[in-house]
Amino acid sequence: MQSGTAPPSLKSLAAALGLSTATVSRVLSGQGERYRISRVTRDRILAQAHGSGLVVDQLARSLRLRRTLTLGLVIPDISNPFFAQLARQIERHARHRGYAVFIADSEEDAAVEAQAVTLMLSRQVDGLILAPVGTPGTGAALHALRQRPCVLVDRLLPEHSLPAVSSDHRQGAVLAVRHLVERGHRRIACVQGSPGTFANDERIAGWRSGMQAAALACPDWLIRGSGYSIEAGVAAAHELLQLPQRPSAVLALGNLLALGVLRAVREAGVLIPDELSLVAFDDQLWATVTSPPLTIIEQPIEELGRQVLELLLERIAGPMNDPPERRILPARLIERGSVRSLAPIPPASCNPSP
Amino acid sequence: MQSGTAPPSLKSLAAALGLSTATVSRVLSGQGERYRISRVTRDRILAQAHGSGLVVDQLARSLRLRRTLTLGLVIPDISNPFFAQLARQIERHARHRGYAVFIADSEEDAAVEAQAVTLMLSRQVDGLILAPVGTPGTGAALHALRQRPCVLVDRLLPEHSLPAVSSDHRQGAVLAVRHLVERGHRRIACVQGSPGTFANDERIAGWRSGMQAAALACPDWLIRGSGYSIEAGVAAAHELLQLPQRPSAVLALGNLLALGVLRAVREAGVLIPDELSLVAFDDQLWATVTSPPLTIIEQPIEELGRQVLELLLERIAGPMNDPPERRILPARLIERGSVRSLAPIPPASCNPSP
DNA sequence: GAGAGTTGCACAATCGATTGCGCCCATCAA
DNA sequence: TTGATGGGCGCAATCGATTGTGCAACTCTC
Repeated sequence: MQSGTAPPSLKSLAAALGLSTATVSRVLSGQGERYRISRVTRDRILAQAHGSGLVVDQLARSLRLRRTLTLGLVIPDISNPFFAQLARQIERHARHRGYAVFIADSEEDAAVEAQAVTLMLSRQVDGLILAPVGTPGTGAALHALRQRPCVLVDRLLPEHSLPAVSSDHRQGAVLAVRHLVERGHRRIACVQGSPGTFANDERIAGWRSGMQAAALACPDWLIRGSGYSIEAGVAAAHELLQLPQRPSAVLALGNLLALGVLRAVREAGVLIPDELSLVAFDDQLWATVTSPPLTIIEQPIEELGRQVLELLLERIAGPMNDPPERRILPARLIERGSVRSLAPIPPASCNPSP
Repeated sequence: MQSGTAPPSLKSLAAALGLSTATVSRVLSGQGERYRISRVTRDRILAQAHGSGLVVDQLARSLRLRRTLTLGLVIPDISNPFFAQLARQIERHARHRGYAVFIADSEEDAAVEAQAVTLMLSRQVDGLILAPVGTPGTGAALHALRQRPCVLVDRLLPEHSLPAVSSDHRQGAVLAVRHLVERGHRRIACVQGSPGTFANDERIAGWRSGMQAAALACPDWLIRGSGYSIEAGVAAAHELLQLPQRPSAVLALGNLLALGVLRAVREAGVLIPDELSLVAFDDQLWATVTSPPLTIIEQPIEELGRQVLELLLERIAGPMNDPPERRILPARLIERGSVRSLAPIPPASCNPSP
């Protein structure tokens, strides 16, 4: 409190008390008992520490301990609600465990991603959570791979064997297609994000799988779009609307794509769900106030965040040579108003919990 | 490259080259010329550094230099699109300047905020950007204030004289009210966020000011709501809809509140804009796909992010005793479809650029 | 009252990079 | 040969905290 101009440090506190930094350090780190520091001394130190508002320099501490209590999180787009919510969960859990989190936005650019990872590694983060840029074969993860614990989230990299957590993109798409098929839809189109991306390709695979399970054809011309942006969604939807054999339903593989589809549909004067049904990935706050409210595939974001952090901390604590664990969490269909029934609904269950 | 198990460090590189760490350090930090290191040696060092993928330990560097090239950002809710976009801008600009950014979510809780700030200060961030929790009189900023450069964004703290950047909340509200008044609305209600919060109160003040400029009464019962959540928006809107003298227009002071209003209105079977007009703060991607598309007050998020970072870096570079600068950026009204004209529009301009 | 055991704390090396100071060697003039 | 000059680089202290080791002083015990 009265330290005045001197920055409060462990050293200054020791001097003020006529003790050595060693003793102060041991008491402040809770090792007082182990080192048999007398209760009197302990109390004096703790009192002075609280009184002076001492905050020990984690920099020096980290240097010595080779442990920073700091994590890195690199995601492709913070302003994408899915990643924003994910980041929120991860940061929250990390904070509760005493970790601070560097967050960086890779802008879906491999070079930026590599730069961000390097920036974090140079600051000696204890571990890294990566939602890698879509384009495969990027080298960013390679550095992280060998140097620090690293866990992937949402998007896996097939070429690297890293621990990862994601939702079951494929099953989510299957769910959506089944829902549509059960309501009589036969020509179901896809508005995709970035082809080559794990999540996207898995969802496409799920779509195919769902279509084939219903003995429906799934020609490539039913798949449109490239990139997770509203504009891309608009363009893809316009293409689909102009097909001679217009699909009766669209599956949008991302929330921004869904917005694009909605915009295109409005521009074309097409009514949802009367003339076109829509199911979209990712639940969003606004999905209940569009007209109509959107039927969506919801990813368990909170659980994703919790588990990816847990997995990372395990890797940090334990030996690195464990086989990389992959956790796939189930997605869920939430029915609202954007799907029209073209036929009586068969008795099959439409949303089994796996 | 061949360092094998030894972590690549400045020291190991020096050993491999038969040089001292001093020389290597000077070359790698670009001081080779100043210290007259021969070109041959310089090239050897740089070649080896690139070859081995050396990343110098910023921890040790920061300890010595008393400078971490690290910033802290604390916002009330990362998943709120406004803050997510703001964080994105700030992080992007910081990265371009070589800074890494800790981001924390204070959950609109003063205790969490204080914890997050302490976590960052202990890690010796060079500076802090704070969108402080609404409740006034919290002490979090007090610590930061005296210890490190700190700049506020979006929400100012009247009781502390800290540099700050925000949009002109008051003028934004005036803009909205004027727009509504010009279209014949006389009873214009407010769905507010957290009373006592700077942004909220400024917007309320703007609403009053706009109403009074049009010689309209602004009784307190036209102001509803507490808290920036969808649920709060729903509740406030329901209250307004049940008033004996129902307002003809609502001004929602936040994007989540707007969603709440939309939901409540839908539940009540009220049509926008036919039976109720709506203007909301913050532009959002989904604001164009609601029915109807929302007329909104847009804050210059990109510019906010750019300027707050710039201001912080100025404080870091320069002396701290400059008078705290405040930059207020103009807001803008974007007309879409959620306002009904009750009267012929007078010739007055409705969206002057200040 | 001397040796054994215990209590309570300090010394100093260490983490990895930075930097003021100064040493060594080569060259050149006298 | 000697002294002066300057180029090229190393020594060692430093940033602030951690921790193995060791050393006083104090308490027991016979």
